[in-house]
Amino acid sequence: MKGTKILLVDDEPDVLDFLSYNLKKHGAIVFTASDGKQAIDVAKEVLPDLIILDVMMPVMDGIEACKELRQLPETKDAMIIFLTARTEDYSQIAGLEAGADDYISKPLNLRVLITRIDAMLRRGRRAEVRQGIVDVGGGVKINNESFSVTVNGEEYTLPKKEFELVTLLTSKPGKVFTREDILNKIWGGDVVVGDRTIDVHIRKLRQKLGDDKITTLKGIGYKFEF
Amino acid sequence: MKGTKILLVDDEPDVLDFLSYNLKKHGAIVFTASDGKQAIDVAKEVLPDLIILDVMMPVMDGIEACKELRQLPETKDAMIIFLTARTEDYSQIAGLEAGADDYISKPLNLRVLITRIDAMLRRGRRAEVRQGIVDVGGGVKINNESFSVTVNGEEYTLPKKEFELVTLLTSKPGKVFTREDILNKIWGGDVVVGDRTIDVHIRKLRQKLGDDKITTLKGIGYKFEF
DNA sequence: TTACCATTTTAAGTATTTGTTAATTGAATG
DNA sequence: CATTCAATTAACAAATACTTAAAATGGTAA
Repeated sequence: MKGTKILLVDDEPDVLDFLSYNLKKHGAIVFTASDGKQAIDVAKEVLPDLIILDVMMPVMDGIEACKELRQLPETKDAMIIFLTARTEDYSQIAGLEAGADDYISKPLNLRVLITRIDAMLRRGRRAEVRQGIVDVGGGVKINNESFSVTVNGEEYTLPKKEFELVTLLTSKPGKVFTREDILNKIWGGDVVVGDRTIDVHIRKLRQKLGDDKITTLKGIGYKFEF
Repeated sequence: MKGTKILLVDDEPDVLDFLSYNLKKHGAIVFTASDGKQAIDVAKEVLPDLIILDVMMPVMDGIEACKELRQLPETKDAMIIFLTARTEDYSQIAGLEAGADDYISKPLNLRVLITRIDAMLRRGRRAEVRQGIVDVGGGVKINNESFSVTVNGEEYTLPKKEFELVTLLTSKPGKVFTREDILNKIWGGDVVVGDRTIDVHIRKLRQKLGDDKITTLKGIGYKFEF
């Protein structure tokens, strides 16, 4: 972490100060910005190795900024970490789609943050990202480029919602996602759809993945397992 | 291309005039020089976005000039395109090694040149250099010099947009390009065109390539496959 | 210039796929 | 064994893409 240039972007001065202080203590060279537009300007100037972006910001939010940063030749190779409030879970997906390399949820745990940054710098960019073909185990592979899953050699191209669902469930094998989780992350907090909708999509997935891959926890939710 | 500063470097006044006239017509601000030494002087002065360099020139040839331009802080970020005679193939390799971003062979095809410049300015440096005839699989060959595709022996000369689209889609067979991707890469982030425009171009391509080559993923985008 | 032609974009109606709901059946839990 | 929740199916609704034609656009030649 010594000598690494880090650009911090957040609209809350407290967060900025806190992180700035601590990252400097670990040897980083820290720059700051308080919204997306500023971030881009600063980034073009200092060419940071790593950019830590808050998702919720005025003027230009983190997602937009990230997309733009990925376009610019000066900054497209920088690593980008998103800061997301735990409630706005959906943004994780949007964030990764926008080209982020990792995301960390608030409230911030400093040790976790430092560890993640270290790991990232060590392993190089995109170590954590699910990009291209990801083997999620159980003979199931997910291909983010072609929006398809491969189960024991059989490839299925999935419709959007099904793909989002399988991506979510396999993002943490073994973890149980409640129906509420699923609604929040895939449909977004404000869209209202009936509970049966989830069942139906689960069913369609099971038809393709096989009945044994997704298990139901009655009254709780679903999990992907193998 | 509007407002882009382009520095043309060639020892033949005819070529200079011809290009100068046409690039200006497309909204570029054009500067000229007739050898490498001059080119460097002018470049330091005007800080061009793009430099078009003839390889064969008196006093200082294009390769030398390019190397030098890449050293200078004022010009190292400019994009550089080489003009090479078709026979002097070696220069392509030498040129790219010297730090050029693309090369175009003489005799010049204006449409090709303009398109390559547009693409380069849009996508930023290091547009993939796909030169000559590329076999992208599935019985489809793409010819970058003549803007044509060959499908099972049948050759079609494509209009610009169609050509750009097929080039994009075939640049990664199997990968899905979202509509947003396509708009960004082909039209550029700021141009606003309706979604149907993409459909129509896709359709025209399908009429030529065959219906099975490009597949639609509803709600997501398109991919080239075979 | 002016008229013409090729290309690109928009528009409108149709077709298809995907997503959702509702009604019923089935399974698990206490 | 009754109650609750999930699974299933098919029918319906909504979203999205396809097709065709016609209107802009822009370049080229008389």
